Amino acid sequence: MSEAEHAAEEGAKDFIREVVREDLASGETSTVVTRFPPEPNGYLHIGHAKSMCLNFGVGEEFGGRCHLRFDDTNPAKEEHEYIEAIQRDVRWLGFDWGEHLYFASDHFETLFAWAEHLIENGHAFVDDQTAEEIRNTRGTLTEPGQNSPYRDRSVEENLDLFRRMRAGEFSEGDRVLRARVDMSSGNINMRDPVIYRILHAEHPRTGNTWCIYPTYDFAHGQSDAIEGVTHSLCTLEFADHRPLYDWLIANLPTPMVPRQFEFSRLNLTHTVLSKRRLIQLVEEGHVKGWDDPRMPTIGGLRRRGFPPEALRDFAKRVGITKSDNVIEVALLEHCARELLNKRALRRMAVLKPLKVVIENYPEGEVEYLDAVNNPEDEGAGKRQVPFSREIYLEQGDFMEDPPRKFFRLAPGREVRLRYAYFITCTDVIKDDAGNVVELRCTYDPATRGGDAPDGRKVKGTLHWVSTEHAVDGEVRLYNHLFTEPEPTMGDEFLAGLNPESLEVLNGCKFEPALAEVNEGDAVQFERQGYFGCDPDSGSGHPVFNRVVGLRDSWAKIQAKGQANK
RNA sequence: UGGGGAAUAGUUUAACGGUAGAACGACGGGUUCUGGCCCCGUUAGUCCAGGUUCGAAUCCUGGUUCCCCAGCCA
Repeated sequence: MSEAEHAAEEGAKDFIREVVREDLASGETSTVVTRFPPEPNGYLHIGHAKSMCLNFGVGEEFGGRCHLRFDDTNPAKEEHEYIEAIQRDVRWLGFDWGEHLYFASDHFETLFAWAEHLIENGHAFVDDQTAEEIRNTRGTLTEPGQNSPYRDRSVEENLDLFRRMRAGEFSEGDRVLRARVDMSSGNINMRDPVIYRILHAEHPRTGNTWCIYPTYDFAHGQSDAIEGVTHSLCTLEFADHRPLYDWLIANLPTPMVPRQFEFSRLNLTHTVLSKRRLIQLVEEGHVKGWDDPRMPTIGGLRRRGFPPEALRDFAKRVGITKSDNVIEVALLEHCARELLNKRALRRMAVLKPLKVVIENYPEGEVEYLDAVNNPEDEGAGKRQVPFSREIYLEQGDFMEDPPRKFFRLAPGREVRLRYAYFITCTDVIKDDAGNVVELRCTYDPATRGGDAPDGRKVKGTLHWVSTEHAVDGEVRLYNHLFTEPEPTMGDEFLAGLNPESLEVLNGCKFEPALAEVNEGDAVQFERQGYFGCDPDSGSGHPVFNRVVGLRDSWAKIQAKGQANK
């Protein structure tokens, strides 16, 4: 079975793949070519991940290809730094454009010739009006626009003026090239749209070769045609541009006819995805940068510890339609948990340590106890964890006066130390302020490994770290960037920032094996969540980011208790 | 009385004239050396009104609501 046939039988079934399948079957096209077209003026975010999964996914599933093309038509806003960062992000997500890396700027010469072609056929004219005059004569949503007084210039004059625009004879804003379509169209994009403007700016790739640049409308579809893109997939807000896209292609000597299809963009709860607002968060210092783990950017998610596979799974589950949507972040979190449950090695880490002395355990003795690396994956093997007389437990795992349903440690109560022994709390030591600062316990030597030969059961199993063997480090806990599921639009959206989106914990105690975690590999801190190693880690001082917590039914019980009070 | 797009459980999404199904979430239970994972169950939906049809989420007519568009941004 060919790849195309395979996709036809088992592939995802959104309306775009349906179109592709039909086009292949009908002979409309013999091979499918898509493209992912970022503008190099910002970083990629999870919404782009949806687009990449669609474009690269379709290319691959139907035995075609997907290009990476930078829409670099506005030198005033674009920077080289973004070109590098975007390529890194696309690769990290797992996509490969092969030889097919393009820039709209690669096509500038052809675009210029095509603009002349339009002029020669009476389909474009040089307009001397100012930007304001053009705006004032564009009409409104309900009223038609008025023709420019320069609309009927001769071909010769237009050609001459356009070439002089290129030659740099004019200042920015003096003149533009406009397509000559229909000033009375209900679709504002058809009201003689500007297709070339003068910009005396240095372009990241073409330098000072050009001082006129095509607009999106005169670059995107044209680049598609030059590169042989068959299915140009974009978001819904471009649907209004499709008539112009088609009109330009129809009036240009293109080697083929690409077609545009639109799908709805991704929205996520508890965050923002508009480029403008993301920039604001970074520039005003509400987050620490584009790769702050609270950011929905690809870089942020990567640093947070999300595996690329989880993002791709998320994109698959979200689907492709034309309806507006807001996806709950809970789905993203689920994708990370599901993947990491299968893959992440289990480790013990005490985030908020409470010292515990096991009084009947021999002083100076150290035992190495077997611990399973991943109960979901036998192949992950085992490790040995050092145990000794003094250990750390999680502060939250002890309560002096526990409520019902609290199954952890309390005075006189016996619990299991995971992979170690049963211990019983015999004494509580407090400071002058009444805070619990240390526990005294006894252990049952017969329960070595974690099981009682007499068959007695305990209700709780706690993680722990041996004091003397503990590696000290930092843990960063993340919560939703915005408190409300749907932050308000407008500039006041900053008021919705969650003041508790980041909690930094110092003096965390890690089991020795955690000193060897590689950046990018997420581990599970038993009973707590999945954590990724942050690049801020120094030798002997690991820093971990919480990707997502484990589902926590105890927290739910507690929350309910609070609500009932 | 501008143009374009969309409406199915709380959230996403399937069903292409023939039993409205899934995932996430929520809730309850089982299991458990992670209050995790896993398993079982409960909850809950076709925007409205007509029409066509043996039969409508799907086709037709008329409404309603929401989103996008008036950059020399993409």
